[in-house]
Amino acid sequence: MLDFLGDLQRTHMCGALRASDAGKPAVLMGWVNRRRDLGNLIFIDIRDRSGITQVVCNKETNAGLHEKAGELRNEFVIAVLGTVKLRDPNTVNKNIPTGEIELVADELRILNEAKQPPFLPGDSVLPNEELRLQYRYIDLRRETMQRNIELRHKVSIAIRQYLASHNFFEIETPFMTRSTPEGARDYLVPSRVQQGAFYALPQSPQLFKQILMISGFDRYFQIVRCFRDEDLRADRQPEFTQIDLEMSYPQPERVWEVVEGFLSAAFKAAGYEIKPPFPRMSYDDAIRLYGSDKPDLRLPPITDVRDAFTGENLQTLGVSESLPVVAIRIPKVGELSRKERDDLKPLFISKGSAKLFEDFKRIEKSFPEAAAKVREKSGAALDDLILIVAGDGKPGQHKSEGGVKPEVKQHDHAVHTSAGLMRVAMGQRFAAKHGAFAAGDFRFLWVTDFPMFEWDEDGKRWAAAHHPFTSPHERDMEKLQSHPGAVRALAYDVVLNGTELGSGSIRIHRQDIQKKIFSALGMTEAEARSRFGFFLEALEYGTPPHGGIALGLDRIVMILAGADSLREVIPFPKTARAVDLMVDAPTPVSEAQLKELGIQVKNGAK
RNA sequence: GGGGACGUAGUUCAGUUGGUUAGAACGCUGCCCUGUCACGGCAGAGGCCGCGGGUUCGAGUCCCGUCGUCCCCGCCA
Repeated sequence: MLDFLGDLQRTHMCGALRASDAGKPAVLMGWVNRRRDLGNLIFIDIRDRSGITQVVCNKETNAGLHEKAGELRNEFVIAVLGTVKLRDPNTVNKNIPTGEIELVADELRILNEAKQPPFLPGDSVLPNEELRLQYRYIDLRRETMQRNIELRHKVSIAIRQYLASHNFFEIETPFMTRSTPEGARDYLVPSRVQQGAFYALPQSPQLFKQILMISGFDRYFQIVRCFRDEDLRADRQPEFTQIDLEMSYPQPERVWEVVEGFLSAAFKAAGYEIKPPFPRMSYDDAIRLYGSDKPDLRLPPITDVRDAFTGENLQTLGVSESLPVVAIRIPKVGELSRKERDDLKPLFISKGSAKLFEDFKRIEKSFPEAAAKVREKSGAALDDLILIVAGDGKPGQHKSEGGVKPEVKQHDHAVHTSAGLMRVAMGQRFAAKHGAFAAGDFRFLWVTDFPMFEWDEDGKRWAAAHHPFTSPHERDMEKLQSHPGAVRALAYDVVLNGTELGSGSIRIHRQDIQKKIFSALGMTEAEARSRFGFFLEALEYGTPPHGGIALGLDRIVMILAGADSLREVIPFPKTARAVDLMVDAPTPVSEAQLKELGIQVKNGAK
């Protein structure tokens, strides 16, 4: 028999009562987290988002209540009216904040019952993720998820407050907008009123925020959902939240100061202190030293050890003499068994023709002098793990590794980026040993001076590395035609512990330069007009210099929560196939709906 | 699009060289229990071994396919 809530009001949250409340009456409402039935004495742990309080029902003092308590099952929703009582010293529970007291129940109302859930929020072992996502509402009751979502809230509030207090206006931009292909695939929304035409969901509010600068709002921000129809990863969801901002008249440093400011505020809200300014590193150095454009500074850099080897050494090893030879060093890993070394091989992902030597001992045996130099150059201690990555020695193999055109191939990306991936994989593999991945160790970094263009091997053309509205360096303007690959962009990424948090740039505000970029990208004026005409026209009406950045809120919270997937900090995420298992989306729609939209589906859904 | 891992009671897992009746823990149901807090004790229910095909006298176990989840590459201006 269920009870009504009636006029009953909650007096405290379930995690609120303390010893100082002893003697007071209290009304708690929440879920039955656990029931311990000792016969004539029943304990109920009542739970809400704030915590747990123990409720006592004694048959001797209140038989009717005791009988009702016997009917309770896990996840029933109840209200308990009672008196806060100090526990006997020997029955205090030191594991919970409310452990010094308990609520002696006078009245119990069962507000709702619950079917036996597929798993209990209080369980210590997690069910598999498929089940968690299908029953997300139960999964979200778990303490960890409650904390993650609370953390997300605190972080986003802190950022909003910081930006608002620094004269940024929060301004909304449309979700139903125009498809401007290039870049990620768009999610499309069919128009009923204009059959055959589609809106696109924004991959970012890029052009709108630039137009807001043209419109004179000076400083804009938005914590905004963005959509990209691309394959998922642990750190990539098809819809995700960005902290998007744009400002007028900035140098890159002005944007960085703002970001450092709101990140400090966000981390403070999460209980961490970080110290701006963040270090800065050019893209070239990032590739050279870390084999990545998002270096994880918690591990030592890779070292070019080409000079340690003679040409003969390299020939014997079957590696190229003209490509770099680099050493990866992971501290304190110690001696590896044969099997452990063999297990490393599959972790190596070769970009282009890079080759891994996971057995440094063998190199030490064959070439003791070279090996000694490698140790010296890389600063390796005896218990450090050393792996060597070099380019394959087969002739004619390394013309344009990784799709990088020869003229920008200053760093022989294949070897460096392969080594960079392996370095990170090793860091994760041996995290327990090297101890460099401690919680609360936050290494921020600005990566700057990205190349303006990347060679697109498939399209046989230059493509914008960032986006086509990014301003080139002022000093590189004249290379736009002659050496596109050598043009640096006024673009920057903010990186934390090997994760790209955000990406931004100073934009092009002059129409003449914008035209040159489109032409360098091989786009005719007509093409540019048809895609971005509205924007190019806006540029002509007095556009101030401007620039900005966008940071992934989900990723920030993920790192702060110590989670290894965005799904842990997004309440209702999608699976790797972009499915929402709880609501079961996407689904086919009715013939009638399709007809109204003037759409025919070729391969009818299952 | 490609590579890899996983799929067995409600849940988390075990299941030997293919062998007769598929186990454990937690959860669930019933009974007992007045200081538990991962309460305890006794009894019990609960299985399309993801799905389809094949090999075999015999398949949870071997093979092929398929579906689902996860990780990675490609992709993600």
